[in-house]
Amino acid sequence: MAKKADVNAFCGVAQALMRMGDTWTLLIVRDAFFGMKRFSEFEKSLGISKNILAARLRKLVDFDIFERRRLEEPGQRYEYTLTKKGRDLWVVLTAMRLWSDKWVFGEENAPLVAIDTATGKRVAKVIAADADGNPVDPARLRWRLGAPRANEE
Amino acid sequence: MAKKADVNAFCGVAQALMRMGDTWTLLIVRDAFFGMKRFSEFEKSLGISKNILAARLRKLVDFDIFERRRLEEPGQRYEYTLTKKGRDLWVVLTAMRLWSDKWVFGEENAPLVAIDTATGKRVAKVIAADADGNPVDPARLRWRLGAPRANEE
DNA sequence: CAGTATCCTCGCAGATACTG
DNA sequence: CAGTATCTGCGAGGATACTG
Repeated sequence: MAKKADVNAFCGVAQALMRMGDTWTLLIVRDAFFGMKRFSEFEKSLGISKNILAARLRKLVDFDIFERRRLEEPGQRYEYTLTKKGRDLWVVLTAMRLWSDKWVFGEENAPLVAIDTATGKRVAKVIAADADGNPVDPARLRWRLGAPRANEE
Repeated sequence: MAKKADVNAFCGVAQALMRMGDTWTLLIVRDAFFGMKRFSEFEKSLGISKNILAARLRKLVDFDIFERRRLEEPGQRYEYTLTKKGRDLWVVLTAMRLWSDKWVFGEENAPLVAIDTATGKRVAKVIAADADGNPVDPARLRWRLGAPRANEE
């Protein structure tokens, strides 16, 4: 793709792919939409090597899709959050997810995922417990299709 | 991604990426939306090697995104056309293009492309000539944003 | 024209060790 | 914790020659 950068210079699809068209980038962005912010969170969620993750995050910050902020904590603590430009990728992820819902899973079997709006974490059991087993008020649940995280068995 | 196929088995984004998350696949699909059908058309448009193109097309046919049909012509002539499943990728491409229009080009500078609805080919000059220099009835033009092809200078 | 067969290269990605 | 540094392999992708 690099060599053909010039000929694809005016193609929006090619331009988007040049920024996110590798194995990990869009999955990192997906996890960010799930509320992950820390290096170690992405690392654990995706099972990606540190060096690759570092390179992808650096690229995402360069592209102004992520923002890196130092935290007011002891030690080196950073967080990566989506910028407006990054949050606008929601439409791309959603388009992919809807396509898979229809053509990979089938509409009937499309995965259903519940997020606790207070913690931002996925609810492990549908009825009333969060990932730690603590009770969750069902009224606080927001429902969303698709995209479970990698480190959940 | 291959090793993590299991953990991402229920993520629509990951599933979509497993099918189209490489350098070329989505660009091939893009060209198909521009009316390209033949092996040689994709080859010339993208500047991709024959073996890679053959592998991608085979995969796309396996995934039921493309359909391969032998033509009633002398010699080995085939054409690859999008299936319903493939045409449904239009939304994904459009989401990417719109994102680039906004964040890469800027709304004001988003590329504008005209397609002759009769030939399916992009019009080289905006006023009244097709790629071969023949006059084109402006009434036959359909306008569309983005995605010029690679072999056009 | 539409591929297949081969060879080669480069960079992605994984694994591990080390650092502030 | 949040990386960097280093080594390694493997496969994507490129180039070329050949075939029905």
